[in-house]
Amino acid sequence: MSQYPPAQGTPVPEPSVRVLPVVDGAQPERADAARNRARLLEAASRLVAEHGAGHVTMEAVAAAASVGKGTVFRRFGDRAGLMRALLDHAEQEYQKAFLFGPAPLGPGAPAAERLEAFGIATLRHLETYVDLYLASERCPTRRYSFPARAVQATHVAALLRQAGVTGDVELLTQALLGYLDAGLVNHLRTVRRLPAERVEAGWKDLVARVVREGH
Amino acid sequence: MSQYPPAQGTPVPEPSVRVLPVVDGAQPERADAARNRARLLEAASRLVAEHGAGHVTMEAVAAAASVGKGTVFRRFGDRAGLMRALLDHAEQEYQKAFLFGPAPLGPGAPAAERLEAFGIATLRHLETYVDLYLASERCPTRRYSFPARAVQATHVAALLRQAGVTGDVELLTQALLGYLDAGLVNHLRTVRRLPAERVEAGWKDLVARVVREGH
DNA sequence: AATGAAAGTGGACCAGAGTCCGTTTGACGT
DNA sequence: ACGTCAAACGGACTCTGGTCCACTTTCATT
Repeated sequence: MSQYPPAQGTPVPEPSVRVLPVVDGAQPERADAARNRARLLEAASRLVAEHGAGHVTMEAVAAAASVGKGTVFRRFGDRAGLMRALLDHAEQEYQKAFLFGPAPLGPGAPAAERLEAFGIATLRHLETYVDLYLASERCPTRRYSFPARAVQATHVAALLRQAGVTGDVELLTQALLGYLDAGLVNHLRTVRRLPAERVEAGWKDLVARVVREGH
Repeated sequence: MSQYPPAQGTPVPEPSVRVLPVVDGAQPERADAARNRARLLEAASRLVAEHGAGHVTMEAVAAAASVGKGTVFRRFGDRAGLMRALLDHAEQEYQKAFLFGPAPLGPGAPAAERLEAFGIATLRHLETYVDLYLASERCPTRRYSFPARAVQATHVAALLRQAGVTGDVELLTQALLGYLDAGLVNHLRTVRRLPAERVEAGWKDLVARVVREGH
């Protein structure tokens, strides 16, 4: 078994260059810090691939990286932070795709179509990374305040407005994103055994209903 | 401070007589077991009222009830189970209201109106019990498989069908329930500081869009 | 009332997340 | 090269959820 994100080229995400917000006015990391971050991400990624995100302990990651446990927490804050760091690279690709990629996902297509495509892309992205998302959501309430979620929300809200939707766009956005929640999708796919196509069709239907004209 | 569920009459929920499913073919509890369950619920309820659901440890509950820690887990399975038990009484009232209560929440009103009322009732119910719901959702994936959720889902699906909605009613149900998720509502109300009226209006809007005719 | 087995009990125990703090190290000015 | 010190380190420690199991209690039966 290899790295977790099944990508080949770049083995491990860097200190992160976010697609949208984040003004990192921080000075560069010290050499040992950078080295340990890399080691940790590599080790974590390998362990997650081997045992699944849910069965990897922080201690194990530290040991596999030949680093003290304290260092793991210093670098990533907490378990969820480490998991998010593992997602970072894939998430940036995903964000790039819907922000700047080719239509209909990226700019160029009518808003309603982009919205459809956005959901499908998200569902497929989740298909690969659900367990990582679930593991990165341990925090009960902060699930909704992450940068990644903010990017999604901004995007969906913009598309809704472009599509001429009137009403409380912000709340409609939350409703739509609710359907793309990792926990829900996981439940539908894993517990309820719904085929991916059906869940995707469900998204298209939902979007159609929300966007439909006659405000 | 008094009991957690701000009700007056019945101080503490009983072994539970579920409104909907659950075929409890179990024999009655032994006397000591029943006594300890009552003690535990009383203690838990008091501690939650004092410190908030998030700051109550299982050990503390056991101690406050003068009972061994093992007993707490034997009675309620885990932390989430205990929290659910605390919710039991209020949840049954809430279920009774939308299943059998007066219109427009209960039977009698047109389905679309009932659906609106259902959301409002749920949001108000959450208003009082969010922290308990959040605490009872620790389990990452099982959030969607609880009896209470199943009752809600069945109800919403039935109303959608009655309202003449065509399409994948099951998935639309999940989408609608997503808007009523404790975590989301908590975020909207607490972090984003949206007034309850706005969140309620958002529900009405969402329902209108989903139910709107011309399938 | 005695009895035996099923149900229940409680606290020692374990595992894993997260904190603390004394020690080490690397970047930088001299 | 060397001194300085903020940053980084690592592992012992704490805290809490959850398990285990030797012992006790209940209660149906006799």
